[in-house]
Amino acid sequence: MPLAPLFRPIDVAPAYQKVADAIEREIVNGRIKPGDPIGTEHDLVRQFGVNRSTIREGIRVLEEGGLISRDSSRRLHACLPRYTKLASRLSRALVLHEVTFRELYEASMTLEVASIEGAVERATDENIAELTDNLARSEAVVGDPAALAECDAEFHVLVAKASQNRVLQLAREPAAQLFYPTTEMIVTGVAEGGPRLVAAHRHLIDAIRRRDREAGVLWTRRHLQDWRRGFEKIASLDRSVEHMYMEHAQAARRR
Amino acid sequence: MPLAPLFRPIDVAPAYQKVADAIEREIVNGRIKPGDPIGTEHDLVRQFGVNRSTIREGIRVLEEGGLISRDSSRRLHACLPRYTKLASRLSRALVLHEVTFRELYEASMTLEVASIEGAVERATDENIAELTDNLARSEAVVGDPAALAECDAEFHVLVAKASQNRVLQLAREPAAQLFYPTTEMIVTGVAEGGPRLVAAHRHLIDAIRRRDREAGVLWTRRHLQDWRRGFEKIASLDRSVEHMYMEHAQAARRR
DNA sequence: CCTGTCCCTTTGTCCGACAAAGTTAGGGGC
DNA sequence: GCCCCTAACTTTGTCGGACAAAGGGACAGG
Repeated sequence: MPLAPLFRPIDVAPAYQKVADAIEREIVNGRIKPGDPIGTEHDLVRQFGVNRSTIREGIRVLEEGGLISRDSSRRLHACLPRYTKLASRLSRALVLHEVTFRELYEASMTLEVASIEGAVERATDENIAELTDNLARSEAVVGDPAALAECDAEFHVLVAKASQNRVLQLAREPAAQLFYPTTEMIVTGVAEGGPRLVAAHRHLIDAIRRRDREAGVLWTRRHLQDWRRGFEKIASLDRSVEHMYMEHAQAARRR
Repeated sequence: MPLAPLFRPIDVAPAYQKVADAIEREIVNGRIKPGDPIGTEHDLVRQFGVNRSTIREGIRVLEEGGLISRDSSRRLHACLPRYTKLASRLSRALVLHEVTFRELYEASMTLEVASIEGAVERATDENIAELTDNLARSEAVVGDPAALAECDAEFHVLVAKASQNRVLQLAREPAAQLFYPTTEMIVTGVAEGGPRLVAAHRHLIDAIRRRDREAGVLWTRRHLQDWRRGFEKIASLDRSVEHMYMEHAQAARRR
């Protein structure tokens, strides 16, 4: 028979962790608002009564977590965690877990269809203007796989943004980041890939403008199926996401 | 006319960042596999030729990113980033961006429906056994809102796991973490909430077992609509996610 | 075989220091 | 009076060394 729990586990955390937690609490509680200065390391040394090295370790934790950052003059301030930075970490996790392209494809089918549905319903004129601008730029670089892949990635970010649903925006991001490098490979390897991609985007913008949900869903499906067919010409869907994509994500994160 | 690019931009990053990047590269390249030891801080001091304080700052970065961790004896080793830890970061970001429950609801509707579709198609006997076990435990605590909310969260994690799609599993996690605390509030505030929740789970397991996609989707929708109706009895869907949920996520992260 | 002890390693923390880069204040030129 | 330039001052990034506490391992004794 197990003993009755007489003692709670005591909280034994290193000082740098406690520093990080204390600052994090103030930020998530809203007492420190995004943009507010945190103070210099020396200030924190005085406030917490620990050594500067300890403070600095705590700062690294918060920095990596995206809760604080340093401005141009390297002063600390609280900030709103950027989705893309966090998403790139998730992408990295997906790579390390060796997810397959089939999983990626299936999940993206769901997420992108949901995005377009939201966009069709709620896109603003400004959203549509951004998408139209993106389309124009895509048409200009239809012969340049790398640039076109970048435009494609941006297009789908803009569609998600137009859905006005930030949860969805965030949920699709990790998968989208893994998608992006393959798009370049596909457009390079499949001659008709570029024009088909741009045509799909044109239909999608049209669907959003006309608030035509059916058309939006249809063209999103086609767009993704095109990607899949292109992909199958150069690799197998059941292959795991290679480390090469990691490099992409890393480079993007540092930009 | 711009000059021909004679020089590459030089990489000016703090040493601790370079240390972190170097180790990260080795891990994502697979030269260091999950579980492999990284070596002691002193080893790294020797290898990188920088001060231990610098090494330690780099280690904090990697630790926070989930790429390395310390075992029971505090020795460093590479590890597979845990979805839930990263997802809690995203949840926190969503809170700080003040997303509304409407966004949460809409995104979850998409993600949970996709999960059940995958589960209906591909759940293994083991998945079903886990779900059945969860159901039994839920029935035992139907009168305890906190315990029931925890079971509910686990149930949906198990459904996502049964979908055999890790991308989906990860995509739904941030939203699900924000869902969880509200479930407790709803079950507390709405008398018939608990039994309805358990009944829905029973139907979902049944649908998975019979490979009945329609039923699975139907009951997932009902389940979420129940949540929504319950939620509207205690708050407005357009309210932003409050900081209170943050505390939940924080506590969960530290567990 | 279990246990207590000693020793070595490793981590967490601290102190003090210095160069480089950014900031601020004051002085000189117009 | 206003603007530019330079000289302090501040802050960050890094370094060297130091020490207590906790873990792990070897080893003797029950």
